[in-house]
Amino acid sequence: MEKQKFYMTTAIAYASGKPHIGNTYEIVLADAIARYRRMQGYDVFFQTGTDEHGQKIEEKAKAAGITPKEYVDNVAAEIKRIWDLMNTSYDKFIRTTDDYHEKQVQKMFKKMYAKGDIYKGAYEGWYCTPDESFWTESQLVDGKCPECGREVVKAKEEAYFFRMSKYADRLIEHINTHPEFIQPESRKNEMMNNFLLPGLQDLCVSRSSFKWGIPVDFDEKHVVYVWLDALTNYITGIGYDADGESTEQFKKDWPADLHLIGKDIIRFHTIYWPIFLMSLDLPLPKQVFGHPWLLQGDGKMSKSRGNVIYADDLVDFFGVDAVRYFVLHEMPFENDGVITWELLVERINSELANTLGNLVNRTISMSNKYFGGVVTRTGETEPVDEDLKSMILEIPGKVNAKMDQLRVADAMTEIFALFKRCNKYIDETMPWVLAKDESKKARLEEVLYNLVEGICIGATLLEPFMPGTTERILVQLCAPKRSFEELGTWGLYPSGNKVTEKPEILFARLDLKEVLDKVEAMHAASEAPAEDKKEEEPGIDIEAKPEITYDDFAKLQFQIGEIIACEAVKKSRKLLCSQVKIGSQVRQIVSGIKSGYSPEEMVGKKVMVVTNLKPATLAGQKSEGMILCAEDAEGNLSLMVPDRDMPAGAEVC
RNA sequence: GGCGAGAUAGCUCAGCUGGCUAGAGCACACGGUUCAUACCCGUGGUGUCGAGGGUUCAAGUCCCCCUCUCGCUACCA
Repeated sequence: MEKQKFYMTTAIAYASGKPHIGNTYEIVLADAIARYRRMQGYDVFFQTGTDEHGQKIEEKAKAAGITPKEYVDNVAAEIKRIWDLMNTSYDKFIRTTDDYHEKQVQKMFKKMYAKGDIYKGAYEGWYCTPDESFWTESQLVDGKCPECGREVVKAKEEAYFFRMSKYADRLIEHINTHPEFIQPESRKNEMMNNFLLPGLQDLCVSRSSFKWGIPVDFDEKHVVYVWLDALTNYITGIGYDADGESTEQFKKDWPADLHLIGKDIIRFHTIYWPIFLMSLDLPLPKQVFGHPWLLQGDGKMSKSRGNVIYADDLVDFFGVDAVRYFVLHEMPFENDGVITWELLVERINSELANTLGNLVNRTISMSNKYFGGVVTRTGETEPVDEDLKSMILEIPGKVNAKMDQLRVADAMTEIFALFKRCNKYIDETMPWVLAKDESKKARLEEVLYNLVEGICIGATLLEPFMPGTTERILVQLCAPKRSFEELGTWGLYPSGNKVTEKPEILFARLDLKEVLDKVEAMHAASEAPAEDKKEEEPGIDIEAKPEITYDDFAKLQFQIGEIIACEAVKKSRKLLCSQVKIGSQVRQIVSGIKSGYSPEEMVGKKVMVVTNLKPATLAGQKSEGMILCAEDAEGNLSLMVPDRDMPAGAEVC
């Protein structure tokens, strides 16, 4: 019988820096699914890779004094190293700088252009540098980036746009008739209500403000912009050809069965990507699953705070499979999960060391102690055996049902229930009592046989999730590997086999305090050099605005304002409403700085204010001026305050 | 502000189309056991099921309203 194909992908990782544990979660989750499908007998093709173009990378490379290609070569190698460290079984690692990919992206761009789906826009646009986003005049919100609210610069450049609206109705129809397409389902409403139903905006698909990208081959000033470049990896990686010369693999594997992505990019995968495919006359992927994120428990992860958890550190501390276990089992299906050192230690101790490790250990120890390691099936059964067997033989079906819904954590819970049942069986049969009675020898042998058999089935089921552990258990039991079909049969462990003499500790119990001390030491070690680096802080380059004359500048009026009262604007997440004393008058100014300042700490501050800006109304509040504030790439804010004390109203010039 | 989701044991959460004394895991306590990594097995919750109304013989489970949390989106002179 022909194997059924299963093509799945992860998102490709942006090659701007080292991935942390949150990024790593995705590849491990995908790997568990891929391995599981393979075990079920699917012909799986599992693709992952890196997204390597864009202005951010161009800038980082420049700062590092190397070419963008050298830069992404380094990062891609690092990402691949971590994916390999996590023991992930991807079949293909695509890079958007691969030549076949670049060639196809150019062809697709041309094809879409010829079809009229891509057109050249000849109007002035606005560019938000930190977001690398391009906006049309109508998308701007009071002249600022609608994504992040930061300043945009006028980019008086021509750009290519994709006519999204042309396919919107077809997409709405598809989403409505394919409830499984967007998972989890709650995301479907968000896409519909926020983007599709209000009317889809055309998407800018080229850039001319930077060079590091795939050139539009019929218009060299432009490079193809990120989404058309990145998303298409899913088809170029398996051999798509825009001229109709696609490979056999492409014909077999497309459409993809599953795109596994983070919930933050659901929009691009469920709106833009399907529409690109429609434009290319290709079928749509069967399912897009937007997984939640793994967050750190003690606040926001950030590199500058030195508290980012990296996969390789975790692996150093706990081993690959313990880390895989944690991220796979502790993640809720829809909500973000939390990772802390404490949780990790607790889970490892209770499930891996106590339940599983100890079970394997005590079973092997008893086999050696009582029978020199030889495991024999004697047929000396008792009713309790039947209970054990039937429970265990039901597990594969239960795991299957969970995996079909991508409920990976729940599937693992089922497997661990099997191991718990085995521990209970030991208490029920009390081998140490049987051992004291020579006439119960055959019974004791049967009990140990059943345990070994049960563990083998559990270990086999565990393989997609913790492949290394499966291997270690089977080696210790000297058991042959089993196929998925064989899991329905009890008694395949070869009677008379001999298990290892000295059981190896699968997962050592950890002492929380020791682990935390080690973490502390690690942070201390990495923080020290970080201090040195601060002296040569790279600084931030932003898009240069056009030169202005002194007369232009002179039109602006800056003054010192004293904040005499401040409160959060109701029903707004980012706005603070301040009463600002400027000279003899008091003005009300609304600013989007709630993320950086509380109303209480604002009061009493003297800040720099633009005082001759035309008043506007924000979230229902009148605002007469603008409080100036610096912002870094991470969105941290700092008010501009006078270096020496100045009276409210003093002019800044 | 718009749309959506949620509020259940100390913690993380299950509880589908309403039906008997509201569940699981972890943590905690006690008991049992000793093959084992001080492990395993068993037992233990009077929880105002966010507040208040309503429908019903019967409501975490349906309706209304309120409060709070979260997601997406908008708001950042």
